[in-house]
Amino acid sequence: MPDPEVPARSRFPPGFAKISSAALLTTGPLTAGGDAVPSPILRVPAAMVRGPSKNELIESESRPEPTFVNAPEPTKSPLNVVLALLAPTVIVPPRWTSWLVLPVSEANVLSLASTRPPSIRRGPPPVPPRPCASMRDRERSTVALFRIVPGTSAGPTPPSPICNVPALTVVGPLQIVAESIVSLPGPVFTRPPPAPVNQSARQIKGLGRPPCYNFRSMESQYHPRAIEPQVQKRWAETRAFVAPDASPKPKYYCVSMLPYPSGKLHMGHVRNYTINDALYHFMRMKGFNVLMPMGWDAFGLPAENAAMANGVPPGQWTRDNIAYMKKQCQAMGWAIDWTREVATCSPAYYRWNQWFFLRLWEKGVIYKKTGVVNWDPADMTVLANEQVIDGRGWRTGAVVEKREIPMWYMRITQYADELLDSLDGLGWPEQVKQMQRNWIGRSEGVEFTLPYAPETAKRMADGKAGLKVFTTRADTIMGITFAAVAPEHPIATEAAKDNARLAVFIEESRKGGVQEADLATMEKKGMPTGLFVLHPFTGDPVEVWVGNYVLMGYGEGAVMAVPGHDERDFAFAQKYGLEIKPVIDVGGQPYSTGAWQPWYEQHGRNVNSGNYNGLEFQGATDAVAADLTAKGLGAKRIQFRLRDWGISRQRYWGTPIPIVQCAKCGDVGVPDGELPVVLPDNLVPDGSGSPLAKTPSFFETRCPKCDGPARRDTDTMDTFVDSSWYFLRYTCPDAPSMVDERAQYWAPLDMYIGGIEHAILHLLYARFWTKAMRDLGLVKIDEPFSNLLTQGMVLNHIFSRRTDKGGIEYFAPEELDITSDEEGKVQGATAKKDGKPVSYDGIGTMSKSKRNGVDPQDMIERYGADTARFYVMQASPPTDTVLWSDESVEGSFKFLRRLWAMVHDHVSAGIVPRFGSPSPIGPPGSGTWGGEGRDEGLSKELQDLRFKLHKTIEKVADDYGRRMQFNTAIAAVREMLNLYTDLKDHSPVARQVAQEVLEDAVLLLSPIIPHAATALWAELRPGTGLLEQPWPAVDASALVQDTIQLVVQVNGKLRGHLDVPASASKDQIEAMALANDDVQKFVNGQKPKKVVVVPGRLVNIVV
RNA sequence: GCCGGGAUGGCGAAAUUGGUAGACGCACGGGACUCAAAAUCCCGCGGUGGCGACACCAUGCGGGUUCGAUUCCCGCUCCCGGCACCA
Repeated sequence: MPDPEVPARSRFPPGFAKISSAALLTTGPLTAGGDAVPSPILRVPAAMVRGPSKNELIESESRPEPTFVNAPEPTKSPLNVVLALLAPTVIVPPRWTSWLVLPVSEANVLSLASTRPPSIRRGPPPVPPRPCASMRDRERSTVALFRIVPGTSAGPTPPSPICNVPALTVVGPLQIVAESIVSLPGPVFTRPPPAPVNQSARQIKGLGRPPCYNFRSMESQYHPRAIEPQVQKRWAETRAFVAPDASPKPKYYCVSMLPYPSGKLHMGHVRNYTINDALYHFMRMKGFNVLMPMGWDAFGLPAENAAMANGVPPGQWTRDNIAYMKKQCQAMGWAIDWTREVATCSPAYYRWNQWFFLRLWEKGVIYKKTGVVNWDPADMTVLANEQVIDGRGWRTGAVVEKREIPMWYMRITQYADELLDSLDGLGWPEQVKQMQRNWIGRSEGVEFTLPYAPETAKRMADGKAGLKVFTTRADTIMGITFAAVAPEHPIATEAAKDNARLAVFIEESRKGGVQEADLATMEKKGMPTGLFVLHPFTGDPVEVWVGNYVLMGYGEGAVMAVPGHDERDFAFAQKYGLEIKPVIDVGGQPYSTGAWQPWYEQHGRNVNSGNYNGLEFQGATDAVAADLTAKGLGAKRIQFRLRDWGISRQRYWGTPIPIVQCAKCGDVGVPDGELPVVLPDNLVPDGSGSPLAKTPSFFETRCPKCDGPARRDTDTMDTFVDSSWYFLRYTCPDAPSMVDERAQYWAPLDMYIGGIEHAILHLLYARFWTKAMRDLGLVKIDEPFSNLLTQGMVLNHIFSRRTDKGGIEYFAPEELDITSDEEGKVQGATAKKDGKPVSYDGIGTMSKSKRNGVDPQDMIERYGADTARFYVMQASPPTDTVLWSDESVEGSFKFLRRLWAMVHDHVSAGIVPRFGSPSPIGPPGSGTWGGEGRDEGLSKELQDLRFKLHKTIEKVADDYGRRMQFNTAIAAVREMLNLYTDLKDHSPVARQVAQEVLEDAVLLLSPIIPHAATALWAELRPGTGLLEQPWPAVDASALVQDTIQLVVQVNGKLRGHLDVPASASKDQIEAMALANDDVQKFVNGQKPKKVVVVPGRLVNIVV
């Protein structure tokens, strides 16, 4: 009891004011005058932070040193003190001196906490506080005082243990100095009286603190920093997520697209792997043997770029990144089976790329031909499309050229039909299947030859009869007025020999990169060659043009042009004054050669087409094809848009192609026994061509066939090769073959999760690769991914600036001062480093190269992994594209804290058997666990709560398992818990329902917040483990309803509600609706024209 | 340019098969508690009009189908993803 005689101020240094609630805790020894010892463990509830008021400080720099009653020697104190500020918004301005006042018990356990000490109160003496139970019999309180020494410089991260604590804003570095241990008469702080049993949970919550603390059974506050490492340690010790390769349970194999180890995780990863993790836990609870592995897509361009920038070899950079990101993954608590980790840059992995390459080469599925690449003439090197900005090299600013070089190709087109057909059976999003269909682009058309005119034939002398073209509009063949060829086409080359202007044009056309988007949007230019081919039917001469938009290597590098019915040909013909000849009549719609109209392209009836007049599309096409065949000039053909997959890269950081080039024997495969061809991992590229080609120790070798001197292929494989089968290697990462029987157990994937940006290339290559493996007898599956979830992109703002050279430099948002208009739209920015303006490039995917990724580390450190996981899952559905924002993270943390408090409140009063269905797992010897009560006899309130609970269990299961929409699952649980906290009933049976509600709520949320759920479950069901729990069962008896509410509309507008018996017939409902007052007001005596009754939903009365 | 997707309060979003538009949150405003704050709790929160009961308007824009449209159809605008060497 405080001594009323002692003035409040006498106990504390004068001018103390509360800064914030905080907690203090300890493990290490307290040393006076030194920093408090950092500790990750927090076990104490909110205490006080006290300090002089701001005003006083301004008035007076120096304060009198406090004096204390019975202050012992601090150095002799046996106390272990750890300090942690918990309140999210403690602000300690520079130049303040603040104090932490901590009550401590003699037993070396910090106890107690709480509200305001009576001593600080002004005015009349306070009502004597009730002492805390644990201190009631003590006459004196021991208090530890810590002084927070203010710093002088401002900065967000103080060099003190406090920086490890969530959401502490400290202005200026902090130093914590243990000041004194004092003994005060009576309890220093009080706690509120225990809540009466009939008080609602929300009211209890309203007091801002649990009614009683019992540190031995449960912490009163949510401390993710303490819980998460403990839980993770436990998982690691018990190998909780290591999946057996055989099990009586059905298998469930779920994989996320493996990350590129760019340095740090970003929010897209957090989203991706948290979705996967939630699914992991859900399916495990549903009784499956679940496997969730992880690996690293460790080859690729960024490692080379980093090497160039920092001089660190790609291998080292990559391994360092992997180590860091793996730690982050572990801190996120994802249920990854790390025993199966695969890094694609390890020889043990990529040797199978090489081995498989050789098998496909033997089968003719891999072949060599020339391909077009971006060439930087300044660096004399091949550029990736990403490295070409506006037609120039990103480092040199030099205008990029197209160049043809020999490359290895995979004959994916051989599988085109199967890749198209087997899409139908896949459990993939329809949009992705559609994109793949369009990409494969099967089209039926006619391939034919436009014979060379006699003059041209003489000049060409290439042994060919003419110009081969393909068309899907053979019906318009009579509308051909010219032909166009690529600049590299032999006809163009021939014509340029005596045409200087044409030669210049062809040279000009080489400029610029090879990206389709650029080619499709550039200005279409052309030039006549003066050479002619003949129309296959009329024999009329048709002039051959060179078009910069026609690409060699796509088809035959030549197209027929029908400007009358093709928009691009029309525009080209108009530009160069070429003839436009309409030959199709679309339902009599007008035709004018002056302006393009959309219907010119539609199918219709042939006119102006000689023999084909009057025929419709199909008939005309058939007739044209038949006539061409008769003349030996062509035939119908199926054409695919899909092109063979070029896998050669003139880069260093990739799988070496296992080929030796021998002057005598040509290309020779490296014998299996010599695999892998190991990539030297200590080279540093300089941007001028592949380092491998400059490293004789790598490329100098002997021919395996003739043993003569030979040179290795210094190209490496496309990284899509690595990612085409890694998911099979996970199943058997140590197998002495490419895959073994374990792959047969796990494959195919039951769920594959990754970004929508991979909808076409990666997914198509992996499908192709799987089929190729199947055809070599390595796997038995036709398709790798039975189900697919395509995650939406996480976007962020992009800022860039041109470098002096003409290259491009990207800026991370935190490196900039950004200006926005009133609506919050970004207007511009300046770089912090030099104050110069930076241009805003809009919004785009988070990526390393654009430097706009957001590292989750800060969020994990402030709030813990569960909050980060919860936040990304509750914000939006997985498939939605999201613009990054962390505005409402705080709200997610608060929810977890609230959930913690709810369970704490309940557990503090003692756990009870849950209501309803018997617990499948109970603590040892608890026969009564589970109760046998049913809904009979429950109050309306409890019935409603149980109805809601069991509806929620159903909904959440549906959301997790079928819809994969986690935000609505979380919302449903929150709704249910809101109902729970409003509960007025606190009878014993209500406590049983509460037990049921809290247990199930923890189970429902456990896939998303597994750490917190583990800790909460341990409180609710001591002695049992969360991971062993099955998904909660739905109690059908809780879902029985006798009345249902219908919506009543008049003329489609909501006019009222109607409670009807669940068994009511349509007629009864109609009669009740018509009798309804709200309805009568609007029906206004008119006779209803029609009454629509939708059972279980609504009644609509039409008047 | 072509292919796929998206647009709903100040913000993230919900409405699952054409059936109550805005669940659940964030932010904000008001209140309780406090000397004061933090934390916590309670109330309010699309717009317009009205003291109010309530009425009307409202899901990017313009049309249409329907008893009823965020949802289906037609035509646009803007944004995002992919376009074969970023991964």
